[in-house]
Amino acid sequence: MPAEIPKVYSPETIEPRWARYWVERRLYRPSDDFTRPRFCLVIPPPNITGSLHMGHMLEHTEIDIVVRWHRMRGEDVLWLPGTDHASIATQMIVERELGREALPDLEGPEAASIWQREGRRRRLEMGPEKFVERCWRWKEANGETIRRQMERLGASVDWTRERFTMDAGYTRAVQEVFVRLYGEGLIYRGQYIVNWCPRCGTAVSDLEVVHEERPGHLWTIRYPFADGAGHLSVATTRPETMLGDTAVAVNPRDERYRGAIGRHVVVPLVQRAVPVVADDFVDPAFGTGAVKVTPAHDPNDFAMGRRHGLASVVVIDPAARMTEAAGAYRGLDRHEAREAVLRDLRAQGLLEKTEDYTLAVGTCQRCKTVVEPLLSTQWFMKMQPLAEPAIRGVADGRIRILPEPYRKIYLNWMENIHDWCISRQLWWGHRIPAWYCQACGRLTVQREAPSACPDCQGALRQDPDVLDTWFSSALWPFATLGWPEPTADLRRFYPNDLMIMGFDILFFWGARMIMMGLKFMQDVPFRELYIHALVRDAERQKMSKTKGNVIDPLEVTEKYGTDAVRFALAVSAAPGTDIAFSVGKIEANRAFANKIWNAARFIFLNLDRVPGAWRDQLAAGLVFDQAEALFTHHTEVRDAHGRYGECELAHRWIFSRLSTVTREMNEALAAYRFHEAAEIIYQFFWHEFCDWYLEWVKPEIAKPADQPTVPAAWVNLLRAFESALHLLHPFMPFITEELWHQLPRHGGAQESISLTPFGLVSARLHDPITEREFATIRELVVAIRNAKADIGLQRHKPSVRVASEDVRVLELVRAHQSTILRLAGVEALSLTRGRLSGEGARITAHCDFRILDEQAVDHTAERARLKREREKIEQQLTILANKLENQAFTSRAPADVVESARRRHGELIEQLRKIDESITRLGA
RNA sequence: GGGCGAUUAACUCAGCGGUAGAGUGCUACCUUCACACGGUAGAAGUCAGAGGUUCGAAUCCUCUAUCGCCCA
Repeated sequence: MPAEIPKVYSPETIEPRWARYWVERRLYRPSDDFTRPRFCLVIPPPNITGSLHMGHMLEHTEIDIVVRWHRMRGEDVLWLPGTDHASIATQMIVERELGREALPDLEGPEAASIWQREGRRRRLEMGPEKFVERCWRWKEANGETIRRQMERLGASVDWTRERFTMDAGYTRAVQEVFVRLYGEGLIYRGQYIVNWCPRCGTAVSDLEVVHEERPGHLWTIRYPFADGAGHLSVATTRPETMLGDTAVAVNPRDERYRGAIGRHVVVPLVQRAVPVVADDFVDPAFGTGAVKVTPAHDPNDFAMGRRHGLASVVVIDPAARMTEAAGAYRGLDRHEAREAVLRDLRAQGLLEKTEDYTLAVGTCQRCKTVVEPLLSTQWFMKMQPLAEPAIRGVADGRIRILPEPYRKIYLNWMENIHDWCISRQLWWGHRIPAWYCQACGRLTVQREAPSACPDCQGALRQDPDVLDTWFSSALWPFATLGWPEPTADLRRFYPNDLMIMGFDILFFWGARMIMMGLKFMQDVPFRELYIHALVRDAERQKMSKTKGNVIDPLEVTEKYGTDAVRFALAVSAAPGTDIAFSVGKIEANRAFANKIWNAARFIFLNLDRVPGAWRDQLAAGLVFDQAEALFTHHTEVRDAHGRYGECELAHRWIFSRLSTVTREMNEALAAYRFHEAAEIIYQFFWHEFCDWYLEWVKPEIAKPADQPTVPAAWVNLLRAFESALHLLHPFMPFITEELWHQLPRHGGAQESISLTPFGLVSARLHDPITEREFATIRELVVAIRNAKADIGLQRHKPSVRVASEDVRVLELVRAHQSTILRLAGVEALSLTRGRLSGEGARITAHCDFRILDEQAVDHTAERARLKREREKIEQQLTILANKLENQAFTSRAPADVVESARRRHGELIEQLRKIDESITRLGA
């Protein structure tokens, strides 16, 4: 068996096995015991459009850490998985697929957009029914991919409760919400300016428009007065919309135009006489101070049009082509129309000025096309009445948004909210439950499709549009639990305890979930909302396929192991800071996994050599099924004779440290300081457990088995190791599961480490005296190694004289003599009461020592070394002395701070004295 | 235009009133029987700049510079 443990950890042989095991055994289904404390969290449902990227992996890693941690603390945990139908994105992808099928041989950079166009044509050809069927097929295939990926990443979700935003029950919830909100007047239909994406062929919400600064022009155009006396110059960035102008506006306080108000000007090219109106909205400093007003193609102009009762002339159609109303320009694309308009204005001498101008254009988040503000009839949701409770919920702390800065951002957005356009001119999604009578035009909104018009029995036609995907996502925390049915799950798991999501969807989703939760469940959807970081590349650039800097989670997971990637993410995940991620970081953490593996390898190799009887005894003491099995007293780590083992100090120390580490990790995780928790266990495992504890107790472990009962050292070692595995488990579930199963144990134990307690070591084992004693020895060992390296004796084993005025220190050193010899690489120790000074004498906080190897001492080098050290000490001493001489400091600073400064000062004086003595001895 | 944040070792970042930290990288030595994905030791920082508060500032405040992000 020992020979079978490979020297290098190979995650690929281990991880897929446990991933399957966890799913097949349904380990992460909460129990039906309502009395147990529960912890519930729903997944931010990934889109069915793609596969999981690094951002998902970070999100799932953070959630899984929290969830495993809670589970190991004895709570009944539900992490509910699922996916989102992503209406617009899925429709585009399926269209592209259709195009690809039609034109399979296409290649090159243009291919995608040609496929898109062709796919769209084919969609219109096949009709909604068949197209939606195709989308379902896509969902089945891709949902499965996402599921497999999550399984591979070790996400401890309850697959039996998996949901999809378009499954039957969920769709019912969506209809219910729509009908109720409509009934309350919170959903309305009307004609307003919306953001229209000509390429996607649908309205989109304000949030889906990305503002971009682009270089453009500001054109000044002359509008002649209708009475023939002169002209008004107006500035615009969009001359083509002038064809739809129905007014020119100026600021009422603008002296320059006072006389113009109420007169009429003629819109060039279309020769329409329009009034000059006065409106506060106009900024006198912009352009000429006079602006054209196009109510049908600009949101601000639309508002102005309402204020002044202006007509709306639609000159651009949904395909971004000029309409009949554009006269001679009809049929032109909006960009072509601009050129034509400018050309004609120039020809007529009406183009006064062309300036370079940077303008903010709205682009479609999905396809980057410039969005067209378009007058259109759509469905909207009234937001203010819903936002108010959602603001209160966060302001009064019923929901905590973390890290803190995001709370402010949320409140700021909520306070400036505007109505939400919820209808989309798409086919894939939740059909709006509204019917129009083809005879009398009556609108019916209800849950079930009506058979005929309630008024006139006329034939009905359902609204062809679907709802914005985020409308349904907003219901996720309760619709996934069975709402509107009063299910047991809903009673038990709402409100959720936590939501973890990225900042990019805080408004899209987080804010709306809070509004809907409060509206329909009369309670917040979750108690805490933690916003995680963005995963960037090593140069802090956003990862994107076009830049080619993406790290594919599946690829690195296969290559380095899930645990390594998870740990690399966790240790980088400081709240509020984006992560500069790199393969290098993953490699570093693969090394950590390998370190854990090899620590285990050492233990198991030696364990294999002990008598079977010992192993049985160990197994009996190593089953921790219940929280009561915690180590609470040092007596538990003694052997049958009440001894701790020869390395008592090390054993006591490691348990003391474990108790502290457990506490610190709990504190860090409670505050979502993943990086800190990861850092703590990393430092502990590598630099305390491996570097010091294992090294210290090695001889005890390797000792021949000459007694019938297992020595305490073995019990301690395995308990300490197992405790460390438990603490590591939420971060590295795979390797810990594997090693935990290899520990000696009797049958009937738990199925998985993930179902055992997180901390096995009680806080009562914290032992400051032991830690101080251990530190004294460790300092001496390090100082001796240091001195050896300093004088080039790394490869030798010199003798060392140790001196102290403190008998207890000498006793401590004597008691651990053999350990010091071994760890410091020393032949022999001699102990003296008192102090050492002169040539080669060195100082630690608690004792002096000297390497007894006369030939090795190079006097010149030694003098140089001493002088360097003297300088360092003197520097510190000066700072400290100044401080202590300062009356203000000694009187105002806290007593313990002053005290420690005094102590430190004394130590430094003493060290300086010794160094000076040594230098004197060496001669000038 | 409004708001928010960042600037700490060569790189990536922690720390956020009391003696400057980690990982990676770098240097030297070491294949010692868990691990070279390793061990031991080392070098490396006017904590962006200028003021201020304080006994004491990387940490709190103000301004400046540079770089981000969000909203309009």
